[in-house]
Amino acid sequence: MGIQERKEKQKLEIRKAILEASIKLFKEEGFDNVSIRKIAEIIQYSPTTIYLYFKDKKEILFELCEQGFEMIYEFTDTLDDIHDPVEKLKKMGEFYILFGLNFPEYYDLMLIQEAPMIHYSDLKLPDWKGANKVFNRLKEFVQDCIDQGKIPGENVELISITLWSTLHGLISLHVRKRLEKLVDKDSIHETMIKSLNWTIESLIRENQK
Amino acid sequence: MGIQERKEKQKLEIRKAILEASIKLFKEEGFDNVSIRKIAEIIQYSPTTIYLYFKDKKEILFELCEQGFEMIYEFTDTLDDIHDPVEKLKKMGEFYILFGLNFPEYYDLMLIQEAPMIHYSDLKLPDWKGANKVFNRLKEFVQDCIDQGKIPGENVELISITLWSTLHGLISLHVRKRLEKLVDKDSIHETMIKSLNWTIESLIRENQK
DNA sequence: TTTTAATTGTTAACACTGTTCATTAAATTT
DNA sequence: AAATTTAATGAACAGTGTTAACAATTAAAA
Repeated sequence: MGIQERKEKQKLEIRKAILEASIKLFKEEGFDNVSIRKIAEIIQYSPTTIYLYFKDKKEILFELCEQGFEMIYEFTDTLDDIHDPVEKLKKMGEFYILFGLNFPEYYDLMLIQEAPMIHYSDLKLPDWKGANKVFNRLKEFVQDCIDQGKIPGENVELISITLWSTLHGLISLHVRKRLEKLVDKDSIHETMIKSLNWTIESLIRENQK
Repeated sequence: MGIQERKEKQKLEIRKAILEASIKLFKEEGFDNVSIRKIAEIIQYSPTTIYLYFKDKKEILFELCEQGFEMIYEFTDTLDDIHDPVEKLKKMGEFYILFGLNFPEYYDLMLIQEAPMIHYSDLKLPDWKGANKVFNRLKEFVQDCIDQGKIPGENVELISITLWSTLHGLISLHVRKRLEKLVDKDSIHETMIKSLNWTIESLIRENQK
C-alpha cells in the first residue's frame, strides 16, 4: 500500500499548504482578506481545488480557531510555577485579556465569528475541542481554589462560566468597538483588569465573611 | 420657506420608507437578507437612490440598532413599581437575558455586529445614544442599591460595567453558537439566570460580612 | 415666460464573494 | 495498450456594496 500512503501524504501536504496560506493571509491581511481565491493564488492552485480538500471555507476557519485556542492552552502550562490557585486564576485572566487586546482578530474568529461554529454543527466533531481544553483548565484552577478553601465551592461549572463570561463580555465589547463608547479609550485594559480583580476578590471575600 | 419645508418632509418620508423596509426585511427575513437591492425593491426605487438618503448601509443598520435599544429602555420604565433596587437590578437583568434569547438577531446587530459601530466613528455622533441611555439606567439602579446600603459602593461605573459584561458575555456566547458547546442546550436560560443571581447575591453578601 | 441651475433618480458597471458543474488532464489499475 | 479512477480546472451562477456618468424633474433667475 505504498502508493496509497504516498497519496494520503500528498493530500495532507496540500491541506497543510491551504491552512498555511490561510494563516498567512489572516495574520498579514486580516480576516476579510481570507478568501478562497486568495488562498488559491498563494498555493498556486485553482480556487476549486480547495474544495477537494476542505468541505467549505468554514472548515478552514475552524482550523485557524483551533490554532488560536492552542496558543492560549499552551500558556496555561506556564502557570505551573505558581502555587496559589487564586494567583493562577488571576494570571490566566490577565493573559486572556492580553490575548484579546493583542490579537483582536484571532479573538474575533475564535469566539465571535459565526462561520467556524457552523462547521462544527455540520460535522458533529468532538465539540469545540480547543476551547474545551482551555475551559477545562479554567475549571481545574477554580476547583483548586475550592479545594484549598479560598472560595466557596457550590458550583464549579457556574463559577467558571461566569468568570469567563465576564471577561468575554468585556473583550468582545472591545473587539466589536463598543467598550470605547462606555469607557475612556485609554483605560480599557485597566478596566478589564479591575473588573477581573474585583470579581475574583469578591469571590474570596465572600468566603471570608 | 414653504417649499423647503415640503422638500424636507418628503426627504424624511423616503428616509422613513427606507428604514421601514429595512426593519421589515430584518424581522421577516433576517439580517443577511437586508441588502440595498432588496430595500430598493420594496420601496420601488432604484438601489442607488438609497445612497441619496443614507451615506451607506451602515447608517441604515445604525438606525435599526437605536430602535432595539429603545425597546430595552422602554422596559426599564415598567420597573418603577418595584421599590427594592436589588429586585430592580435583577428584573432588568432578567429582561435583558430574555431580550437576547428572544431576539437574537436584534441583539447581534446591536451589540455584536461591527457594521453599525463603524458608522458612529465616521460621523462622530453623540456616542452610542441608545445604548448609553440603557447603561445610564443600569448605573442609576446600581447607585440606588448603594444609596440604600445594599451593596458596597466603591465604583458604580465598574460595578455596572462588570454586571453588564457578565450578561453580555453569556448572551453573546449563546447568540454566536458557543454556549451550547459548554452548557446543556436546554439549560441555557437557567444558566444565565443563575449566573445573574449569583453575581448579584455575591455583591450583597459581600456587603453583609 | 424662458433659460439656467440644482436637485433627484436611474442605468451600467466595477470588483468582489463562496460555491457548483461539466470538462479535461493525469495517474493507476486491468 | 485500454479502461478506469482520481485530481484539477475554467466558466459560470447568483449574489454583494458602491460609484460614475447620464437623464429627468423641479426650482430659481433672467
